[in-house]
Amino acid sequence: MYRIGELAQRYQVKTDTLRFYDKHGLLKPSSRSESGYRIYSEDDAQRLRFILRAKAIGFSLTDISELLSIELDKSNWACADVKGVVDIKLADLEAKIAELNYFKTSLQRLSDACCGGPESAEHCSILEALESNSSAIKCENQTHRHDPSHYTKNCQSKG
Amino acid sequence: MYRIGELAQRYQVKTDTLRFYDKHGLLKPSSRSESGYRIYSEDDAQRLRFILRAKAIGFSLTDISELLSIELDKSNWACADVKGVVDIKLADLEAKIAELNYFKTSLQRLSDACCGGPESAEHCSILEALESNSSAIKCENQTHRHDPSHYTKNCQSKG
DNA sequence: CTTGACCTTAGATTCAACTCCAAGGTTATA
DNA sequence: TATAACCTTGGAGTTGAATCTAAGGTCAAG
Ligand SMILES: [Zn+2]
Ligand SMILES: [Zn+2]
Ligand SMILES: [Zn+2]
Ligand SMILES: [Zn+2]
Repeated sequence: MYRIGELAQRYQVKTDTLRFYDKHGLLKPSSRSESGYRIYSEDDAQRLRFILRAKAIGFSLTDISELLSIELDKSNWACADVKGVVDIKLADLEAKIAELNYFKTSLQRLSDACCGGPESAEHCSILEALESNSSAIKCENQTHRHDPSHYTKNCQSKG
Repeated sequence: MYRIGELAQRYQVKTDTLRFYDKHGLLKPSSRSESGYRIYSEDDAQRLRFILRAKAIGFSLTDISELLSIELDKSNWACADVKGVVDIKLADLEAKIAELNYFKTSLQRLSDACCGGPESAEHCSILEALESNSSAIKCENQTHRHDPSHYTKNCQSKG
């Protein structure tokens, strides 16, 4: 039996977080002391471990609520239900990663075209790319010539 | 010269969004009509295009403010400043992608171990992984045997 | 009997980037 | 002149996951 502060310290979370989980139904302490203090049992601690593990894997608290409700009543759920939660998450994640990779490629192209030196940004290829409609990026060493050691290899090859 | 609705329609944004950009200093219309309507010039439209392009590449509005203030006063900034903004974003993005890939791997391992069938979740390997402390995932076809066509190749190989 | 560490609650705040609302003013058309 | 389609403003709401605050109750030690 733990009080909130003990459980928090044991699992490296804030007491605020445990109160938040209580309020939102993820983890209600199984009892209260006479004076109203939350008292967490070993089962509660196990449930907290479940929550923290699921969080570490990338589930949202909403997902975790769903998993916990299945967990509490396993025999009335099928593998399909559980795997469904995971697979939806996986698909979201893949979409998110694809989007970020797209951003990354775009930014990488911008970065490669800029010398990054102390020269005036008047002809900076990054700003020019953002000003213009075209998706082509002009390498700076055409418009804005200086020590080629500044440029990354990607861009040097064109100059 | 465009009124807010025209500009919004031309660039497929909501009028609310343009008002938001005005309020937050990203895009202030260069004039107002007598009755107080926002009037956007061609330069304003160009600035909006800059904002939208930067957004599409993955910059936050805060980043964009910074880029715009450089853009407005290019000669007093260096390529290093501009490239700095891009490279910081790139580093953030890489960290984020790495984190999401870690989540993805974890979820993929969970998903692979579960049959996803209509069988009771009582011995579902996903739930078991979340209950247990170990990071190892037991494939279901050891505890919970049924039509092996359910399993993915990753998991079948162990059964 | 008081200090200090702990606990309680409801409710406000944070971040981003909008999005929506109410209540009212303007303008073009029928 | 009325109707609809615009526009204005300030301010509230959204999502997620906390984090923080204020005002107060509890408990063990000295
Ligand atoms: Zn340069
Ligand atoms: Zn540059
Ligand atoms: Zn199964
Ligand atoms: Zn399963």
